[in-house]
Amino acid sequence: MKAELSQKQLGVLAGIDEFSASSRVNQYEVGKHLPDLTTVYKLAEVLGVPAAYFYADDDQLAEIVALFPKLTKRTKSEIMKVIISSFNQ
Amino acid sequence: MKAELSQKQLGVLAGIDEFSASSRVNQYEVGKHLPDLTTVYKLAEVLGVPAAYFYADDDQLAEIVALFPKLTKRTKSEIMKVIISSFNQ
DNA sequence: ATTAGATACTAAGGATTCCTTAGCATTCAG
DNA sequence: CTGAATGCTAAGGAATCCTTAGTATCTAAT
Repeated sequence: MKAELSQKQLGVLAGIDEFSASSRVNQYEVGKHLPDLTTVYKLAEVLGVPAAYFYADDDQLAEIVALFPKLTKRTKSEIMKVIISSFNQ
Repeated sequence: MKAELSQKQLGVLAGIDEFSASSRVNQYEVGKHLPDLTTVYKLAEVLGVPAAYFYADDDQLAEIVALFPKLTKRTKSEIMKVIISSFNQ
């Protein structure tokens, strides 16, 4: 079971033309260029994380953001409850 | 107590030259242009939210991200615990 | 060992987007 | 009424990205 994705494959899945996908995704990964917003959202969708994940520098926040889509409504509500009650102390 | 911030003031606080701050921030607010990454992080800092907040489309996620910097370590840990245990069910 | 294909990566310039400047309209305090 | 502040926009120069072409490395199959 191979779960790896080449740079080109990732780009193509995100809707980038197959002839520039490899180059562009590589330029993003090595930090040469930044993707436009539309591409950011598509890459996030392919990778199964919210786009916000790419901008979450704090490790703990990044983890929460990454896992968020996999949480049930119940768990999300529970998190909100934890936050709210922490302010009411 | 006036807590409002003009577009120009916001830009200047984010380090934009005073002569272009008004125009640039307005262009960002009306969606004409997008700020570069550096400016995104500076604007986030001025507004007191993580940069990820700007990319959190889901309302509940956006709220969690926005409040995150105001949480205590204890509350952050509690959130992680809620998430982890939801996966162990 | 050699080949063919996939992969990671890069330079360069055309294409695109942003930033700066100049300016207009409106509001509001003095 | 006036001057300053604010929100907003057009246009072009400035900056960044996207596309193309290409190199180098690795691996699997011959």
